[in-house]
Amino acid sequence: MDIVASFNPSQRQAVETTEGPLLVLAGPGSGKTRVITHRAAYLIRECGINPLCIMVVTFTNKAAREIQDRLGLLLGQQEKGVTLGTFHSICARILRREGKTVGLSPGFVIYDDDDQLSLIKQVLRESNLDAKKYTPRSLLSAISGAKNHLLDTEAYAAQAQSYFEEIVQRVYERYQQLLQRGQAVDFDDLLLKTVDLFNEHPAVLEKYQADYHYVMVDEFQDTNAVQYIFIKQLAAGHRNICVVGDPDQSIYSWRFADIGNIRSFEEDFPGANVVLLEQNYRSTGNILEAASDIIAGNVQRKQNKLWTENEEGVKITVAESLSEAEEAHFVAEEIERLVKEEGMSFKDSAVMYRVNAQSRVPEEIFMRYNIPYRLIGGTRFYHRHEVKDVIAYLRLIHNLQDDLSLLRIINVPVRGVGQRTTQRIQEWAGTKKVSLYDALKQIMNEERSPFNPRITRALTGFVSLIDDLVIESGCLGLPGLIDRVIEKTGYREHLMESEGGESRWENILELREVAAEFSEFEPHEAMVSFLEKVSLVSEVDGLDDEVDAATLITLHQAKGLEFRVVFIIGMEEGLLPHRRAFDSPEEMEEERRLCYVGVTRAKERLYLLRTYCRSFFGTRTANSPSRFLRDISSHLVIKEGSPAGHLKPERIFNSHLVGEDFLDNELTLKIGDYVCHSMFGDGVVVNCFPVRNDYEITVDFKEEGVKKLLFSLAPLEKLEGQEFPVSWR
DNA sequence: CGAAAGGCTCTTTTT
DNA sequence: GAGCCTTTCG
Repeated sequence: MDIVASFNPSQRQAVETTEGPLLVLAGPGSGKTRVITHRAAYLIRECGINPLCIMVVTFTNKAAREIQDRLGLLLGQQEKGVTLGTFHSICARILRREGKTVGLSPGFVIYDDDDQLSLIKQVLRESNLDAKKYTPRSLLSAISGAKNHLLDTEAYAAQAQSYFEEIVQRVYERYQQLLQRGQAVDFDDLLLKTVDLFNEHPAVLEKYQADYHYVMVDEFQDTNAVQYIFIKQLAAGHRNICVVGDPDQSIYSWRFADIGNIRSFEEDFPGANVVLLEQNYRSTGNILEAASDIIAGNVQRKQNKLWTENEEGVKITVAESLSEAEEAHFVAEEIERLVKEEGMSFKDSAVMYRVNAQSRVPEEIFMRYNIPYRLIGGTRFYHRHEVKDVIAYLRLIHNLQDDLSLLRIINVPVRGVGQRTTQRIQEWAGTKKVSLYDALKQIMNEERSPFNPRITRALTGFVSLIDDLVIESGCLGLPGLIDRVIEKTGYREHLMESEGGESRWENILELREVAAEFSEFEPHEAMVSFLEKVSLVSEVDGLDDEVDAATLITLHQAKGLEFRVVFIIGMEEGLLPHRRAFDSPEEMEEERRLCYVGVTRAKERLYLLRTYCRSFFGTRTANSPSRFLRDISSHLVIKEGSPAGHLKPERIFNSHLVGEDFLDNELTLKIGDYVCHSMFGDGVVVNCFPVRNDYEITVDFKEEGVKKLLFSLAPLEKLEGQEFPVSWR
């Protein structure tokens, strides 16, 4: 098979330019993954390069697996040995092997986001800092920022100026201490420590430079400073570095990704070849044109011209509704129709949104319609409370110094060790500078326990429980060990007593299934690999294309995916673009890119939905349509107002989500009515809420904006016979 | 010590 | 409206 057959000239150039630095600017749907895969295959097949010498860095494990699968199809068994993975997994692999040289135990554990936050909270408690004033989230973000700019605690201290930065510095120092004590690293450390390792030990770096003669990076627009340095280090000698990206799809600046890396690439690698992939094979002409309209609103960008030979396709539907429930009804009705009338499958459709919280309403409605769906994100499996509990047991068994895990489970299930007790143990451990586990052991060995007999018994029991499990872990496989943990702690009974115990127990069984995949390793190895896996998997990784179900997914997670039908819900000011971006032009451009990413996921059909009002925090607020809707040329769009007879009324009224908004006869107004106010002019009713013997009416006025009025007092006149206003602003 | 109730903030986005 | 934290009571 000819590897470059059926490629267009640019794609071909990207594949065949094997030597020297190469920058591929690839628009959405331009065959980016295909180019990467075929380039690797070309290196192996046509240039006779040993697969072991090739490294491909991707953004998600799913992308890595996809490339691996395709490579397998292309080359058969030959591809074995290409190093494929995310920055994080590749660095973890390097550190497992080389970490000793920088004082890192090979069995280190990786703390995920939740663990990081708990650690920060612990530091705050210890140092009597107010978690309200300095939120763990903001501190973590500051620390992560420091790490992503290669500032260790000392370097950070040297440049800290504001009071906040001084606080960060203090927390940062203690945070690192605790990580080290627990033989743990966080996500950022994986990269930072690898880069440090390469800096401090040139011989090690040289080894890897020699090993990896060809390096490719996917989603280059979303790399941050450390990641970029990492690949520059690897490529410094041979300069065989190929990066593929699209500045218009850069949506991770909040994770310190820097589009500037694309510009820097041409400076850092003078003479780099640049290939533009501008032909789109994915979307219809209309979808692509709408996408171009949207992204054209960004000033900070190089103009490029995407084009396609695909048909124009059907027009884009912009649908407006009165509530998020109705919005979801619209989506459900439409998916049903597509399946019944257009021969689509459920899995052809995806619903995309800005924030995870938006998934709840469509979920509920889909259940009522019996539309199978899979939810990506939300509370992620490995972040579930019960799953983390079991993982904490495993981590503690694996490493008795892991204070964070010990704290998590010392009283789970409840064994009479309360807050006060743990605090005293922590103080004791703090003064003796030992881990909590060691502290416990020592306290138990003292003549007279400082705790009362009941607590002492509980603590002794806990210590011997862990000791026993440690011994058993030496000979039991992971599933067996998990069984023993559950058995000895009575965790199952504990779960069953809690709400939703049944399904939570099933999560444990699922975790056990995953653990069983490591059965061929020897116990220690299995433990390390398993713990690494649970820290580094992401939600899209498990996305199974075989299941026939509609997908609910955030716009961020949708990057890199494609669907025949895409619904983007919540196209409203404040949501998309998110209100946080309002006062920052840079962030606003990122919102626009995010919207662009969503739109360009669609192959055949695109629906953009917005509602007049939506519950934010229990309170309903009216929103105006997203500015991005306005940017789409009107000839590409068909507008639909969903209340205009599209929905079966009984479905709306049966819905508790909507039902309570429509009130009884006393009230002569309902949501969606067109009204006239003697002072504020014309408007539309967006909410009615009963208060005492009256109703609070929220009206979105054409001129005056949103106002809340009392029904009995407001000089409101209902405008009969008015149609539901499809385009308000 | 722990369960239960009340009060508080909170929403981006995730490897 | 929920999840998390704090307070309160048994």
